[in-house]
Amino acid sequence: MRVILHVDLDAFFPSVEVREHPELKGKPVVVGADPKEGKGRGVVSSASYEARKYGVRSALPISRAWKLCPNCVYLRPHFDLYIKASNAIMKILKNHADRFEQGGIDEAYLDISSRVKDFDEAGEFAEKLMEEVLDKEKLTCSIGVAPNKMVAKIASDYKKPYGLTVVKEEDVKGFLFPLKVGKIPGVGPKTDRRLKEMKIETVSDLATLNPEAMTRQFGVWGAKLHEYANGIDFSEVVEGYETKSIGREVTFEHDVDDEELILNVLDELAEDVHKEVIDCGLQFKTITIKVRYQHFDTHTRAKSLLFPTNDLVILRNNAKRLIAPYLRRNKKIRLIGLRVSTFVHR
DNA sequence: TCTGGGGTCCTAGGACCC
DNA sequence: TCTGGGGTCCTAGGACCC
Repeated sequence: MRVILHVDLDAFFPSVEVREHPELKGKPVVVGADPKEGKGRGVVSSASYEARKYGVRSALPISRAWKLCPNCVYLRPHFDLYIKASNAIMKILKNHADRFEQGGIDEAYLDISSRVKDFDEAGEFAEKLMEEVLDKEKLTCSIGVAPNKMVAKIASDYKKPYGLTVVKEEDVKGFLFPLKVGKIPGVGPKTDRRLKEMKIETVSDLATLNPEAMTRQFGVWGAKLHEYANGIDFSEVVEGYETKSIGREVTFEHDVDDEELILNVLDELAEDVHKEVIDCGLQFKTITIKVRYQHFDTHTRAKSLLFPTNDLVILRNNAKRLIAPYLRRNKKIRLIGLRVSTFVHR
């Protein structure tokens, strides 16, 4: 039998900020874009639990956060700090797993099957892990323990912050069934709405449905979803990770139609992307540009080269060629982006 | 009402090849 | 006038995650 842990750091960005600036302890802290007295453009990256009491949460427009909580402490993200803290914690976690998979800056899966004899022991194991992280890095995390990754992930979110949720094999359905379908990883706002139209609200509604109905509506993904709802997930905790794409994008302070300005910013994006490509020792074959107009209609255009390269001039010139048809359309531009992919590792 | 920036994965049509 | 089947690559768009 497998025993999988999902470790999720609590309000990670604000928690690191509070750790570095103890005078913030107990205050509502919001990490994200500059609110500019309610006129800022951008969103909340992460809010402390104190800030969440005001309704401020991740992905909320920063202007709305400002209206909900003008007295919150608003901070710009310090990614260098978060990456450092994350690396230190991941190193601790990795030491306690047969297999370890990082699932983002603030979460990881651990396969600990060989290290415990049952789920009771796994619970104690997880508790010690939470204490070790708090002791060594002064940050709290929540852990879900389950027979697979999907259930472990849902479980880690079940009691937060500093919560531990153990779901034994025989309790999986009892745990999942009362939950809203939106709790299943991969079910976002769109799928949630479509499911609601089908009168599917809870995981049990989904689980007890005819799987063919799901396949008809959602294809392969529908069949997978039906399995998830029944607590089935055979995916493994995998260590290896290869970068698939590297990109940069910027949203302008104000929507723009100044061609020269746009091309200058595109050049800067190209330089940034190029630098990271070189740092990673990669060569790319595909170049993709992205344009978002003022009302949010978004387009991408891609070009695959005949040979892989890491040349800045080639990147810059292709980016320019790709974006050209989107300029001078009497539509102001909100965002431009540049991404490279199809890597050859050298 | 307003919607960041870093990504991954999937789908679907068309080109092309055998 | 009617035109298979399988595979791969390319491109564009969309959903989702942190």
